[in-house]
Amino acid sequence: MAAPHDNPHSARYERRVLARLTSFASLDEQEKAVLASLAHSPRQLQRGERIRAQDDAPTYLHLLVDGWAASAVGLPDGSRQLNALCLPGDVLGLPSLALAEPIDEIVALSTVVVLEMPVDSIGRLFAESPRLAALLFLVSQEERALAMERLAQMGQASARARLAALFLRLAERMAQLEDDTSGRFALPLTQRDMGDLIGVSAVHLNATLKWLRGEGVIKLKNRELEILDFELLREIADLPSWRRARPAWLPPHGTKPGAGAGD
Amino acid sequence: MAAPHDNPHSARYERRVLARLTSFASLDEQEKAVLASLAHSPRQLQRGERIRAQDDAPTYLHLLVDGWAASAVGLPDGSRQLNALCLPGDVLGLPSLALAEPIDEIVALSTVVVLEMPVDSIGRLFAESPRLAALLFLVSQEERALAMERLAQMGQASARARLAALFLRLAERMAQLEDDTSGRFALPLTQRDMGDLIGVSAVHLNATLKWLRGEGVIKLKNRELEILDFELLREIADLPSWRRARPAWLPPHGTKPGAGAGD
DNA sequence: CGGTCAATTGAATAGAGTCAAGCGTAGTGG
DNA sequence: CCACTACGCTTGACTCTATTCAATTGACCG
Repeated sequence: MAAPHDNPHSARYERRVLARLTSFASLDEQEKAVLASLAHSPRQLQRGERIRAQDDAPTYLHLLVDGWAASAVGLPDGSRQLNALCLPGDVLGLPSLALAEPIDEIVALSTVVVLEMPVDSIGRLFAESPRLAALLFLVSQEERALAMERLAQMGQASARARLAALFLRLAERMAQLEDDTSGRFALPLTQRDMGDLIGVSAVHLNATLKWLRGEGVIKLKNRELEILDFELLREIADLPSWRRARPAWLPPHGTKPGAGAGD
Repeated sequence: MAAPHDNPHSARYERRVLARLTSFASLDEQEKAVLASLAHSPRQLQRGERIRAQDDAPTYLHLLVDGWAASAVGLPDGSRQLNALCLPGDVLGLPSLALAEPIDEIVALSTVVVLEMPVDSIGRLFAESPRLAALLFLVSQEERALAMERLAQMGQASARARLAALFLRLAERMAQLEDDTSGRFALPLTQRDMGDLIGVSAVHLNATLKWLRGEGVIKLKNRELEILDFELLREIADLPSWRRARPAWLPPHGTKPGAGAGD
């Protein structure tokens, strides 16, 4: 029922969006077609705009195609916590599927392009392609694992370690996304953004940044980050390594629901 | 009240384990049967034992049938962060499915009973019952949303608010689990455990607890917690309310695509 | 009855927050 | 082209929350 259709971002889409899923397992053409049929209506938003507000009913998911976004929990007093950075390829809004009102809002941190996905796409996905559904499940579990890691650091680690961890994971993610392991990339975040991400004030973030620069670990100028010493950064962040699974239990290509249990 | 230890296979299973899934949508008999076929081999473990260690390859999931457990990230220096409490009905080990080596370990906080689920049960679940798979997906998203909430609090809120939030969410969860809204329940956690949960030292947790007691919000004695003033507790925790979705997009009962819906 | 573990309290310290001011750069409009 | 403005970055001084270390008490167990 899904007619594959091109969209204006197809080359980028292939590389960025599919890369996220295919890091766990391969997709066949039909699966790519199903995926493409789920997302429509590209929208562009500017920094600071809300992709989904905290009080919107969760009727749409969003597929981030370009730019940076973040899931944020805003507090009455104006402070906010950025729960997770979202980079191209991420599906935005999944956790709120479980809730009647979303607990987070999704804000654009740079100019972004998103595609809209009605929530019932998810139902179709589970019904039409168990393998794709399982892959989406896995991506979501990976994000949950990342959140656990951040939570653990938030409770135990110093601001230095947390900032180092942010840069480290970001560099890993960018390496995958842009196929560039130089450790140099554009970082469209203000110091306030970074502070909100690791849970420190902008002032203290600045001090921490200064310290990292002084240690010769990073260079950050004009929104361009360069990691000078991965070794040392890893040591400061004190994180375990992070290797994606290649699960053997996924439903094979072309599986339709009922294939195993139909009687 | 402390539940007596009896053989945990049918009545308790029905009420506790299935309640988690059916809070989103109903299950039919066949779905219950599929679920029951996935979990085997009850094991009992004592407080402090690892249900799954941090370096075990993730070959099994575990279904918690009785007792309390927690997902923990241990640090070299002996400190640890408890990422999430696990109560009866929880499926343990999902986030690690995405990783080659788990980042967390799962420890028993009280005497627990778990069932083993080989990871390929998940594959079967997606292939045989899209509706069940979607429900598991939802439960997992709910846990992720909870983690986001905790992360936000960790970054922004005081120890008081975090402890209040812990008790509040716990009371809500226990109310669902034990069908008892009195706000009184057994709390098999040491102060160190609670500290690890909200990310403060045991010493400071004790002081915070003392403050909460002084305000007349809670009573805690002999591992038994009683919430005296829900109103005030909610105010201190400063959390948004938390209403589960009743999604309309779930694949209908039955394994064949397009099979009739109906509750 | 000592031995271990949990809870409790006190004192000194450090990490991070807030407030406040100064600086740099980019953008806007006369 | 310059003045004016806005925003983000940088720094210093003061405050306070939470940490660490240390010692004491209480509870349970063999």
